[in-house]
Amino acid sequence: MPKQFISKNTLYRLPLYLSFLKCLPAECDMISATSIAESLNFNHVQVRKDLASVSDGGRPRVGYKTTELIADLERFFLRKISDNVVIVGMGPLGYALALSSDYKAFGFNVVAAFDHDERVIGKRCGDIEILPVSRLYDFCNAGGVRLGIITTPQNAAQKICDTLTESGAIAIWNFSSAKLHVPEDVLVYDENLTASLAILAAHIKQSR
Amino acid sequence: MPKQFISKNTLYRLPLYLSFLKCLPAECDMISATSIAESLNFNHVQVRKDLASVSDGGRPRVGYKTTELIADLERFFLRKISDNVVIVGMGPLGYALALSSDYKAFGFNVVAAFDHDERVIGKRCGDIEILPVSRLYDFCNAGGVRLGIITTPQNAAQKICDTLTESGAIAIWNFSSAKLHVPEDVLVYDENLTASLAILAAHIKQSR
DNA sequence: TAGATTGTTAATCGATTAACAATC
DNA sequence: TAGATTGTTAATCGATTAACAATC
Repeated sequence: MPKQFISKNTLYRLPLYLSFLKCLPAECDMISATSIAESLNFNHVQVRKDLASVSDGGRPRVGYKTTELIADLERFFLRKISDNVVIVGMGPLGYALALSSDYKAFGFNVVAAFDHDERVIGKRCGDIEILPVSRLYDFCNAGGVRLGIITTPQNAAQKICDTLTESGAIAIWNFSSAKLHVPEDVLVYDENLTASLAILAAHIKQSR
Repeated sequence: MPKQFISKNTLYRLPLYLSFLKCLPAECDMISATSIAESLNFNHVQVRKDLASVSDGGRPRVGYKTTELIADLERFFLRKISDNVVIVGMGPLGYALALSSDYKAFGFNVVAAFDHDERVIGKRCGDIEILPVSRLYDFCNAGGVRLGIITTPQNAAQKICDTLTESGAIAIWNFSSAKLHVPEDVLVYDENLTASLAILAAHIKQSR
């Protein structure tokens, strides 16, 4: 079904189609690229190109079968087995992320959390245990952890990142404002909340 | 000091320069665009163009005075007075965001949180009180709230967003996975964590 | 002076959009 | 058949990068 190469911009839009389609009312059994484009404020040709990269279920005059398109998108993201995940930094944000129920839908399984604060080590957060950072390497190495979530302060992030990649992680979800340096095959996805606040501030400023 | 028009991509990079500069060791009193580019993995011409849009402190041979460049960047983001902020949706994520200390640096002041769950209404979160969503419009309208943070489920987000913009908000920080529709002068900054997970999943998949 | 850096003008690249032919 | 939709090929647009002149 899927096609050759997917550009970065397309890759970033695919999840938006998926979440849009998933919250469509049940009676929408067919959906056109045109109507998706309207709802998401995208160009309709762009939507068609994006969808063509993961699905060939589009039919002239009628569009896509909604369930089929959802299935095609999910197939694009899902692996055969789920991947283990750890969270490092158990402040309120790490805590919130540990309690999220979004992981399962994308084949992720949060298996442990880490912190260096004696007062939280040993406690539990939902189903998982909070372990000392000193055990991070061994745990990830033994447990085949593929994704590491970093919610530490900026100055601690690079070292944690190194430990994660050295122990086998190939993806990092970075909530610190540090610029992380990683081996070529590792993806760092930045969720830089401080930078977001700056952008929001700039908008408000120029709105007078 | 600043220049005419700033492109979206440039605007999104400016906060990254700021946080990079801010965590530089104190002995780095001068910094060149070339070295910033190397550290952040950007093209050096791009960095120079970006910085030129907020500062004219660059001097051939020596680069920028670090403190001056930081001040120029901060001047770009800061308003004369700070703006009021509310958070809607007091799950663990809303809670974490309410406790963050990042706001002040960008001239934001979190003044209240809202939820519809009777069990949390009336409680406090740090310095702020959790109020019922039914009071959202009146509170924001009277308090001149400019930024609204949405951490509700996807299906509740649009209605909350409408209430926020109708009561005077001109910026929305959206942590739900809903695509929000707003008046033209309102900025929605999406922090779509579900979409991020999907992108991370896709990377892991194609790494085999 | 030589060299490192700056900022600018021109070339390249890639992504978006427009035009169009094909299909049911 | 007419019309809505699809997917593709070509044109446009904007952003990145390369080349270069200016400066200390």
